[in-house]
Amino acid sequence: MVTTTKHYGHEHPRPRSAKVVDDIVAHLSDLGYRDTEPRRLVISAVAAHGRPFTAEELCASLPCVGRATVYRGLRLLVETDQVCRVLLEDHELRYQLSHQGHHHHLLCGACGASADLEGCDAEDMLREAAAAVGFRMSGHSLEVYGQCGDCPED
Amino acid sequence: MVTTTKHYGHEHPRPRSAKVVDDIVAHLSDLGYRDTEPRRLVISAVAAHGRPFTAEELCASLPCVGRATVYRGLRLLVETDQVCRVLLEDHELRYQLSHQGHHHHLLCGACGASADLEGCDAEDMLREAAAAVGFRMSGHSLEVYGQCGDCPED
DNA sequence: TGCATTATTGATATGTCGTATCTATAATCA
DNA sequence: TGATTATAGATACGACATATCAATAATGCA
Repeated sequence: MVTTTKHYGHEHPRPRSAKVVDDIVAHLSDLGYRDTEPRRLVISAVAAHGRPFTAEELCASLPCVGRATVYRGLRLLVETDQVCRVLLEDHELRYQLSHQGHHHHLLCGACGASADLEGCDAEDMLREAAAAVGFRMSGHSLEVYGQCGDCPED
Repeated sequence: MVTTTKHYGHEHPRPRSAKVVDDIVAHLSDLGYRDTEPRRLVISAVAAHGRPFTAEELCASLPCVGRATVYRGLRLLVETDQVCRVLLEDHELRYQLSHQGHHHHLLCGACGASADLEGCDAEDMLREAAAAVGFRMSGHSLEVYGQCGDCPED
C-alpha cells in the first residue's frame, strides 16, 4: 500500500522565517491544534508579509490553499494572539504578526509600513482620567497615524 | 392641480431632538445639500439613538426609508463630521452623533454606553514618543474600553 | 507499526453588508 | 410657476466572510 501525501510545493529551501513558523505551530500544538501543511503555509505567508495585510491579500498569496482555510487560519491566529489587527486611518482593517506584549502601532500613510511604539505611558494617565468620571478602564486601543522616517516629507 | 407630497408619518409632535436635527439640516444646507424628508428622518433617527449604533440598526429603525438612502445619509453625516465612527473592542464598527472637537470614547462593554473622555493630554506625549523613532505624527485614534459607573462591578 | 478517531481541508452555497445604477420625484431658484 | 438638478428608492451587483459537508490527513492508542 502506498502512503499518499498532498504536496504544496517549495517546502525544501527553509526560509529564515522557519523558526517563527515552528514556534507558532508549536504553540498551537500545545493548545491542541494539529500541525498541517496548509496551516503552516498560512502562518508562513503571514510571517512573510513585511507590513499589515488584508485577508484578501493573504488569500491571493496562497493560491494553493482554499479560501476557507486561509480565513480559518487567520482567525485562529488572531484568537491565539499570534496576529493582531491594525486599523488604518481610513478604517480599513489589516493584520500583522503580533509582537509580544501590549504595544501600539505607528502607521505610515505614505508607504504603509507599521512600526511598534513601545514605552507608552498612556495606560496610567487614561485610567486616571477615566476613573475621574466613574469609568473602570480594562483596556484601550491606540493607533498613531503619520509618516515614518523613511518617507520623504511631502 | 393638486400638489402631491409624500408623507412619512409622525411629523407633528416635535421631539426634543428637533433642534439638533434643524441645526444639522441647516449646516448641510449651507454646504449645498437639500432639505428633504427622508434625510431629516435619518438625522432624527441618528439623534434618537442613545448609544453607538450600526448602519443596519439604523436601517431597521427606518423601515419607511430606503436602504440606499439610509446608507447615503449616514455617509454624508460622517463626511461632514456630524457623526463619528466608534470602534468597539471586538472591532465592530458603530456610529454616533459627533460632539464638537477632538475627543475619545469611554466604551462600556456591559451596557454598550459611550461617554466622551475630554481633556486628553495624550497628543503631545504621543508626538514626542513617535518623533523619538523618527515618526512624524499627524493624528491618532484612541478608544478606551471598560465599564461605566452605572454598571455594577461584576 | 497499524488502525480508529477526530480535527481539518476545500469546494460550494449562503449570508451580510455596502455600493452602483437608473427612473421617478421633489426641492430649489429664476 | 416652471425648469433644473439633487435626491429617493427599487434593484442589481459586488466584496468579503462564514456555514455546510464529504473526503482526507493528523494524532493517539492498542
